Amino acid sequence: MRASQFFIATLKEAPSDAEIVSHQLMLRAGLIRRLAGGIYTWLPMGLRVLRKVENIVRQEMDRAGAIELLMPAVQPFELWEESGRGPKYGPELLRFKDRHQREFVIGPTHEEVITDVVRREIRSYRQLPRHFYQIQTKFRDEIRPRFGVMRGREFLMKDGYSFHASYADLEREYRNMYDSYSRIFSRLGLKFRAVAADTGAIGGTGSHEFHVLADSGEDAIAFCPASDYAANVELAEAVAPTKVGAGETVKLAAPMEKKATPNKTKCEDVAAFLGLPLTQTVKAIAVMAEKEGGSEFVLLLLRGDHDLNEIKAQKVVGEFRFARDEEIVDALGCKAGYIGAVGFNGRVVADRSVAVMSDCVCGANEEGYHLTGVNFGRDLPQPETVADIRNVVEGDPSPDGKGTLELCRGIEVGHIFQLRTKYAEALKCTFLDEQGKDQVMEMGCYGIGVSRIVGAAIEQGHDERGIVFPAGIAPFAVAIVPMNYAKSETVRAAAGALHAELLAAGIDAILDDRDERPGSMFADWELIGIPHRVVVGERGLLVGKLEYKGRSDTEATMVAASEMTAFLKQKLCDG
RNA sequence: CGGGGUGUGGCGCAGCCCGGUAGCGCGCUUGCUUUGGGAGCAAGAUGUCGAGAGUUCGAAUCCCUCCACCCCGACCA
Repeated sequence: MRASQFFIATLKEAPSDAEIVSHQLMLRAGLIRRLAGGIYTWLPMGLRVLRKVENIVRQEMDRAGAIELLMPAVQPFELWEESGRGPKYGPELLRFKDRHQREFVIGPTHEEVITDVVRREIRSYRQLPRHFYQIQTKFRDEIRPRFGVMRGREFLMKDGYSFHASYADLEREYRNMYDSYSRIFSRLGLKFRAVAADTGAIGGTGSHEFHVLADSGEDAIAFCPASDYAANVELAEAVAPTKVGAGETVKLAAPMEKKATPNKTKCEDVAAFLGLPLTQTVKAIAVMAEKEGGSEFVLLLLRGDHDLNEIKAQKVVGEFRFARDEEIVDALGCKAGYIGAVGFNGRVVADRSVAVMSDCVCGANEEGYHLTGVNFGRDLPQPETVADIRNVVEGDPSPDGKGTLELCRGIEVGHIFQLRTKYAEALKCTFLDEQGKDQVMEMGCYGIGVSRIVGAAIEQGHDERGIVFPAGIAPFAVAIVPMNYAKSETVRAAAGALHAELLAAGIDAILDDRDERPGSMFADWELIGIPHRVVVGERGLLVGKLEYKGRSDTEATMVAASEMTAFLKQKLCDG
């Protein structure tokens, strides 16, 4: 490829609406352009990257025994009614009507469609197991698309679905996918981690997420350095404290007292104001839980230094939303910031760590006042429900009993589920077993966010000059940068010869024949993140040499022109 | 959807408080020079100031409505 025939659309300054590095760099390097919120055009340079990711994913899926097919993006809504997922998916599902007033959706995922295919095509245990996958554009009408391609509404995804005659066989395939995914992310050159995950809206039982480790990641991961335990914080269990007070709160059974705490609404402020440790405060979070025929006001109690885990809480109290100010005043006679469970006679759910506290500090249900020396069983009844409803924090004991947890951040790029019979049952996807008996198929599903990987790779690989792509997914492997291309015939000839030689050797090289100034050519290729650069200049050619520099190298090295192809081949193998 | 913010040539911004000829840098076009780290000189082109309504002799600037986008929260690959 010659630069003059390609399309290079680099920008000196990043558009101001891009927040995180990967988004800014993708815009600046001319990989993508925004069309509408969360919807992007992949410019030729970006498309090359996307295709390289896609091909690695495809190769490994094929190698793992999955079979590629392509399903429609547009799906009849009836299928979603049949699976029962239509209402649950909600407004994220983009729905529309065709000219005959028939309802359709643009597929956010394809469990329904694939199950429909399989239920029509597969009848016998002899045809199982089967694993189908596709690499296709999805649409999810995200509430808040952001971070460019990392959370777009339209995005490219690899989604695979496996069908089995038995759970044991599903487990086998699940492990197979776990290994394949690990291989894929290794080949992509990413630092990643597989973590146990919540199953979310897709449903099912076993589930692992694959996260690219990056500080800008939207997910928090808890892991134990002393064991192989790793889980999404959404799921990671905060184990019940074994000792009363967990070594931090001392049992004093002090009398309950009301203290004026003007304008101190946050636990941090109250603790500092009263000169007490934050771990002695209890925060009360008011929620409205869905109940038949209306909603119920519920107080969730957490230790002051802990955060609510809404997913865990949802499993205890059911679907809920945060209570509005007027609802709080209605139930407790006081506005948020000074509320507490003392004197409240509705439903109270306490976190496990709260249940073992004594002499707590909590809101007095009176504006400007908090209570100290509050004790369960004396000042208020023991909480009706004690459960794990908080996020784990650094230093919590690992749920596997081997050491303590640490936290890091990640970008979810893959997710594997054991769906079991959830969809197969709803859509009556059955087969005849060896006894000729009708059985519901066991199902697994496996997703990879192909377009998101591009963003994640850049989050992980960049410096002050631009993108540092892993060798496997860079748009070009080598950039040939000639000096004074327009005027120097020797340079032109040498650069052309090297270009031809590299192409013949199967190396994806681009020749920068734009006759730009050297500085802007260097800047462009560094911004775009090409791993290898060869400068062809008259000075070097006089002694038969070319200059090589890797994207992360600090110094360039001179290589004999005749050796350059072999030299690069070696570099590409190492990379 | 709740809270916060921003919309001015392709990109980055100033101008807005205090109404009076729409500006700067980069980029773009042409010419000459230059050619190993985003060149220099000269000459140019490019704007419904997000949209609509209003106040006013006069609106980018003040008022109202709407739209788009960004950030923080609940969703997910």
